[in-house]
Amino acid sequence: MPELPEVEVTRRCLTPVLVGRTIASVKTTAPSYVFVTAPLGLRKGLMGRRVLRIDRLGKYLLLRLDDEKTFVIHLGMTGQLFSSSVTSPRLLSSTARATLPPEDQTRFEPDSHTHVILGFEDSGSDIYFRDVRKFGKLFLLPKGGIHARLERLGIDALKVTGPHLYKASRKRKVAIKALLLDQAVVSGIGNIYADEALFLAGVRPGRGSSRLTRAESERLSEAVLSVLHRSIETGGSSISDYVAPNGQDGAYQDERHVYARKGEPCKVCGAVIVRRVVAQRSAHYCPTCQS
DNA sequence: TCTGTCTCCTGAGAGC
DNA sequence: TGCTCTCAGGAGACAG
Repeated sequence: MPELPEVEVTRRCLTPVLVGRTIASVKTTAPSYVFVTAPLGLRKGLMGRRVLRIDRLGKYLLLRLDDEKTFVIHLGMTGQLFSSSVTSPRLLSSTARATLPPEDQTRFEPDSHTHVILGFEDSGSDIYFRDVRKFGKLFLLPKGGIHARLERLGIDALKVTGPHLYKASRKRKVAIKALLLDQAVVSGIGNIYADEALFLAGVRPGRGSSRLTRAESERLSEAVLSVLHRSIETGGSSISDYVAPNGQDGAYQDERHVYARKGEPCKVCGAVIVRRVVAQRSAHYCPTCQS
């Protein structure tokens, strides 16, 4: 599930292979949940455009085009953005992964989940957007336009501070984890990094936001920065479907302390990691290290 | 205004 | 073996 680190890694990988190229063809699937801008409008808007640069806003990728429009991509839960030349078992079903030998897990062929295929004037590799569960979002921003989805985003998670978290938590009655997941407060944090940051800060996910002290807010902001930077360094987390545009898996999943480790021993104290539901999301924590 | 719930979607895995 | 059910989760819509 792509969160800020995975989106940032995707941005860094895509920049050298996409910037400066002119889109010569756009293929899409039929209208569906992923197309905020209808497929026809997307095809018309992208055709013939050159990509000037790629920015990131929270979990959104922003492809800046030469006509001053912006192609906005959100990877949702299972979104994958990659070059047509890559090979990765993560682009296959689990059955194919389990049954096919590695040498037969050859180059990916677009399937029904491949919602956009960008071809280029230079005849180099195509770029695919694939999303099995269709929780991703694709839309085109007109010149100077601001979409409500982007406008409501809070401070980027890589810029979060203790005072910001402390101030935001004063007027809220929700659990601290729900606050971290609220993109209007901090943009870019999802379930994995919320759990990991709360572990490093020693705060339980279900704790009421308003009970966070200044010192804990400071520790939490430092923990958020620490886990996000470390995840970017290691290429993100490839727990389920995430794969970088170059076909590489991330490695941060090997460094997790709590997320999806229910029943396993805490790496610090040995206590059993607990799972409970907070804000309708699974939350994992160590009952000894976090209070 | 804030909070909680429902909804969208589909593959994986558990249970029978 | 095959069917059914549950779960996973980002974020918008909606109700209270």
